[in-house]
Amino acid sequence: MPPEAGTPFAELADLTRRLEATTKRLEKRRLIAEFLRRIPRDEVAPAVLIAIGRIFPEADQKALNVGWATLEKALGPTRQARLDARPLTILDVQRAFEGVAAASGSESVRARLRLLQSLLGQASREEKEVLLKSIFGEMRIGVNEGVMLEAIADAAGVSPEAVRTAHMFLGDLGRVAEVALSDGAAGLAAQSLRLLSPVKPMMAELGDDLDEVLKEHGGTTALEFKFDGARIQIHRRGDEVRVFSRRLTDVTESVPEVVEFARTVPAESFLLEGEVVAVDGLGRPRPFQELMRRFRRVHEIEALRREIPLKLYLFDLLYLEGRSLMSAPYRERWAALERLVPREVLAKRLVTSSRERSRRS
DNA sequence: CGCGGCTGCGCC
DNA sequence: GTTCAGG
DNA sequence: CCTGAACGCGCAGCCGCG
Repeated sequence: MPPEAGTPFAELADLTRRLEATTKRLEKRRLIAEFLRRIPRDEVAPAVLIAIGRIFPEADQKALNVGWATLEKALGPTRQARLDARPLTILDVQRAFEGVAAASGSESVRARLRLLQSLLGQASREEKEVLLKSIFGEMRIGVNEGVMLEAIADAAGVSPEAVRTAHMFLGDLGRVAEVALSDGAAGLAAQSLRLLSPVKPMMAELGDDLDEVLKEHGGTTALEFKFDGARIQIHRRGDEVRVFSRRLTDVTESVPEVVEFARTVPAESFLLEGEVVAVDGLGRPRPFQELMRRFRRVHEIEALRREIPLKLYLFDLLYLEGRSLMSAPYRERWAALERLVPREVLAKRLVTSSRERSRRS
């Protein structure tokens, strides 16, 4: 028997074609689950990511730095079909992407181009199409995190809930799939909050009116102002502080005042959630785009810090001194937060029951 | 060597 | 983040 | 009822030109 060369990328391409061909959710799940079960374990993660149009996991700060213009050049004047008889494999593709992402500094544009040309040069027409869609993050095959998550559960014979929870902590569906298939429910259950690594945030849901919300929450609910800012999570362990955006990007360097604040919090380790807002000299809120000028900045942070100060509002505490509060009731987390930080950083807030909707708490 | 342009990317 | 269409 | 898809703007970094 010849040495195992790995699953041809063409098979993954074929899977995406079949996923696109059906609109049935259950059918998609079945197709993906079968595929994941059948391929070698080390191909599971890249296959999952590529199928949902991601090159790298969300919690991974790597990026391809490739878009339309570069791809167009890489596709170039129709390159000749590959001479090599060996088919492109899933792992080949993963390695190529890693190489592209690793390119930086001068000549990096050319390096990326070369790698892409080589990759696309080895790809058949169908494979090219999948590669392009994956690079743009737009697979359009009706499979996104949701369906993939359920498919992973199917493949591993575990509950979608278990997969979802592990995903929250890992921020990497590929890795989640790997764990699920290798170690099943126990492996997933072993995943927990890792301080200094980003956690997938819980999202707010829209309600039509307050009465509906109250009903949903059993008569009492908590209200917060909604700021036109950016949601962040603040991790601290000892002297180390990391700040992540909603999409799990590390923005620590851009928000020194948040880091400074975190160091003043009287605890050794914690995970806070909040919103940063751009303000003017008088502390009045500025438009969102002003905030953006701060957010992705790497140079002259100190200068801009004076021009556009940030104001921090906290609304949740997920971890404190070695203990995860994620399964604790909101009421309890809020109480712990109130004890931990000064009142000024708490988003002014109304705890409301029934008709007392305008009374401040 | 500096500056403007192009390209990619991330937030609401 | 919000809205919309489609299953 | 749910999920997937669509929508725009400013900054950073490299490239290329003068």
